[in-house]
Amino acid sequence: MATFYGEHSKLLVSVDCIIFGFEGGKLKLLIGKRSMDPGRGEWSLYGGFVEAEESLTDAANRVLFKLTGLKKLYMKQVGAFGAIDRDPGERVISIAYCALINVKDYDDKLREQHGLEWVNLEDMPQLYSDHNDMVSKAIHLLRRRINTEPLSFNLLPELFTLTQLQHVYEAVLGEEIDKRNFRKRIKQIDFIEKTELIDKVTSKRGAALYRFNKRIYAEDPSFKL
Amino acid sequence: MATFYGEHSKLLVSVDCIIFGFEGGKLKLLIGKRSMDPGRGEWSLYGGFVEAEESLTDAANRVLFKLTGLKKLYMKQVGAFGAIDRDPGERVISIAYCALINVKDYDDKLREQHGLEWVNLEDMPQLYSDHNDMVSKAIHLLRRRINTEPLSFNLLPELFTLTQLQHVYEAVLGEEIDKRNFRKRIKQIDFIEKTELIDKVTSKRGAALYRFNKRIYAEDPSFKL
DNA sequence: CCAAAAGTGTTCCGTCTACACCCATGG
DNA sequence: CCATGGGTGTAGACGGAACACTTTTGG
Repeated sequence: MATFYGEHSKLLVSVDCIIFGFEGGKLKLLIGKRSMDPGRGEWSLYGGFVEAEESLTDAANRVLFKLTGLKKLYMKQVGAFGAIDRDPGERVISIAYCALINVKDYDDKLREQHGLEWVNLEDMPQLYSDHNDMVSKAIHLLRRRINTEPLSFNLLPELFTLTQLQHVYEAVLGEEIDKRNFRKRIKQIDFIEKTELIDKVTSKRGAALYRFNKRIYAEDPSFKL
Repeated sequence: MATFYGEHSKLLVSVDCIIFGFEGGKLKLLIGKRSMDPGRGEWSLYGGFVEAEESLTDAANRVLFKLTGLKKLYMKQVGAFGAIDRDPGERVISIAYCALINVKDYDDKLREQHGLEWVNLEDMPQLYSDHNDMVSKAIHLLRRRINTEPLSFNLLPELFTLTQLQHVYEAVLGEEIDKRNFRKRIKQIDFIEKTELIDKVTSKRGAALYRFNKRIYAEDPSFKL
């Protein structure tokens, strides 16, 4: 490839992944302790460098696949972080990506293998470099968008109960929601589909299982919870 | 500086600036024709490369200052664009920044000097590389935020009439707004302050001039128009 | 005197909120 | 039989949308 812009600096570019899961009614984040210098032993998001022959999203997907074994997971760019000394090792521009996964789909061996932990968002420790900023920007993103984009389903199994869905909203928004009002609003949303199936795990009476219908959503992707 | 991460690719990183102005009731964008290869002569956003010793925001401010002569203008990151072949010249990661300026503050000589034009958003031509995507992402950002962040004042002189302010909202949102309802809502917002001054330029009767009061805003930065 | 923009309230309707009780079942 | 979570409706408050006429003054 020609070097049209040869006189300019080239910089290290990385992607950092903010991986949210949902379990026990809490939002959780997958983080690990850094295994290299500088910052060895500090809590950190998991990241990777962007190589010359891959796009930013490819790099983010590569890192996420390595960590979770999952392709095609829900992922959004959070933003670029570029302070000069943000990384104590070397000058690195980092693009933060946020992913939402269903903890049940996740192979726990991979977690151990990479030395990762699920931590409650409330108990977030101090993280390496500017990773706390990335996390807080990601949460703001989720809060702003959860009412107009179908984010929440990515944190749940394919079949879920309305109570589970409500708990996701409560965890993301950080506030309690009235059960009756919540269900009233859900009923108006066509792409949240009631199935004939009943979940008997979490309650004795049994709760109806629902499903996110992608096709119906695709026909009319506007909603407001 | 030590090279902790030496084995990884280094990439060109640029910032591209989406500069919005407001004039004649329309949102306008400042763009120019590329003066270098590849893409010489194509319409393009104005950008610059990020050098080793400057942060992303420093780079964006540097480019914006060069173009507008203005420091401290309103600027937001739109996002990072990183497809492999997004720039036909060479692999470049680009971070898009959106700036809002008051056209009256802007020195038109600088515009001519850089060969820039104000174009109506509605008549946007095809732009170089993925710059059209950047612009459309920036507009979505403005639309989402104009009701909860004090963006609009950046597009107006320090003193403005309510009709002008309404036109800004209409241009950004792309829809007409009822004058009485708009003014009712404005009255509830403490940091939009009526002055004693009267503008006689746009009307024979004269219109009251208003001002955005930063101090009052800082005390309570939550509002909803 | 008239064209042109500024300014001003009320009513209606739909949406959001608050709120409490019965149901089904496993243990 | 009782503890546990599932499921349901209504009334009142509030906020947003629709809507038309009077005022001022420069030309």
